[in-house]
Amino acid sequence: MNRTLLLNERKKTLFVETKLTSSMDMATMNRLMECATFANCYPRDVVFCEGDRATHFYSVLSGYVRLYRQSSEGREADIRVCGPGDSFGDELIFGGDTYEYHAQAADKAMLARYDLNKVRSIAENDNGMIARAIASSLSGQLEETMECIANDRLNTAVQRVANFILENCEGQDAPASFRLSFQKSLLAGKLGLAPEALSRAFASLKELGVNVHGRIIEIEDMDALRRL
Amino acid sequence: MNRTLLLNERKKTLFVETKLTSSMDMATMNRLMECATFANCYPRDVVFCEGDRATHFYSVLSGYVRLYRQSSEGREADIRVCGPGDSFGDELIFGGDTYEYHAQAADKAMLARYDLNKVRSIAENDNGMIARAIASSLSGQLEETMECIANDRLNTAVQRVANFILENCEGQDAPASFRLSFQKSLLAGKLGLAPEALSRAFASLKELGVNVHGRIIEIEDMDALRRL
DNA sequence: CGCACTTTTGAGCGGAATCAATATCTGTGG
DNA sequence: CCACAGATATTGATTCCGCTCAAAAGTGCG
Repeated sequence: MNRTLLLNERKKTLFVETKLTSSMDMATMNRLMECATFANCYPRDVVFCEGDRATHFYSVLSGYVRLYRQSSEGREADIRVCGPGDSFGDELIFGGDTYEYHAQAADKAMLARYDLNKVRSIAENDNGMIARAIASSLSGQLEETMECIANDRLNTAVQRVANFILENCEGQDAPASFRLSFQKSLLAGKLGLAPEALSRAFASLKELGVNVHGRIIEIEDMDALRRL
Repeated sequence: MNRTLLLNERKKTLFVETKLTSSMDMATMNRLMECATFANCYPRDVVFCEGDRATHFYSVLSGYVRLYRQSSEGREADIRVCGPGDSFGDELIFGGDTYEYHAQAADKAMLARYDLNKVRSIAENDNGMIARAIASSLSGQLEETMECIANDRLNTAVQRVANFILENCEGQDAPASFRLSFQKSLLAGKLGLAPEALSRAFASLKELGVNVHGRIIEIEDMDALRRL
């Protein structure tokens, strides 16, 4: 994991497009940027571990990061998968000083890395601009996470995969198609499945007109998926 | 569900002890209280439904409220169980205008009921005091919810029940005991289990020295549970 | 072209849901 | 105080979903 303080244009653009900063005024965003450094991660790089003293929170500029927990026997379960624009660890700004999960790059990834203490201190005297942005970011994360629990508890593997496909085709008419932007094993983790179960789910969906070629997924009949 | 605008002393005390208000200065708390009315709920009263236009968020003063989703066939899955001091629906203050889940009293419950628009408008000119409180509340909820996903995905029914027991005995030495403050069916939902599965889990734990008499749970050997 | 990694397929197993029946608890009124 | 009804909890039998392990097939990169 190599770090640099240099801001080039591409980074700046990605930084601005982040969910955390997108609704911020310029002044606040600039102040926030003062707290940030950047990190390039390679697949499987560990960003931080559960139990570590928390020093930074992160925004994903490109690539993917998986947040996960480990059981006593070493089995891993993904809690959240963060893609471009997502932030993680920001729940620690207003409370908490150790990370509650592991974070690992699931791909080549570029991260903005915010110093928690610096952000805390500017958040004290900014009329609540940072607090509002964080509250808004956390709202989104909370909704997403609650959605995930409901999905886990209510739906089978096939239904979860169908839901995922539908989310990725929003606005498209049948026959639709899209390209997975990450590995299937990561998707499996995100959906709370073993890779084998994801594979079998895709196999079941073939009967309903879902064709998978590598990372390309084609859907003949979206309504068939909605009916599941 | 009957409402009243009258603030008596007990309500006021419970209101102040809420997670949302506990770290607030007096001025902010008073401003917030201006946005609140109170509601007494009877078991099974529906507070709001998924898809409803969101007009209020809530704090639980006493009793329990379950937040849940329904599948297309009508099966229900609990997302979160809120007890005294917890708030729900507060993720809607900074974004979102429809409830994303159902809320139902799981017991006789007293709720503080905050007008979303009023809170939004005072949150614009309070130097971020409200935003900080909400961010802090959402942080806690997010951590709890992530914990829940990890627990669901990593642990079996028996392990989840053991974890729950240990959480409720913190600080106690073996032999410990405590009283469930709500029905077992609610606990089952909270842990993502069918009531039958909870029952069987308790039965398995009997071998490890866990004795259940009605709502009283006695634990002979806490370490035996930790080892699971 | 070959090696490493990812994905798929197959077989077997185990955990929890479901359905159904019984037991226990709670509160109410006789 | 007891009897009874309705709700809650337990127990049993069965089914099904998804995990595990193992092996084969596919993919991509040097």
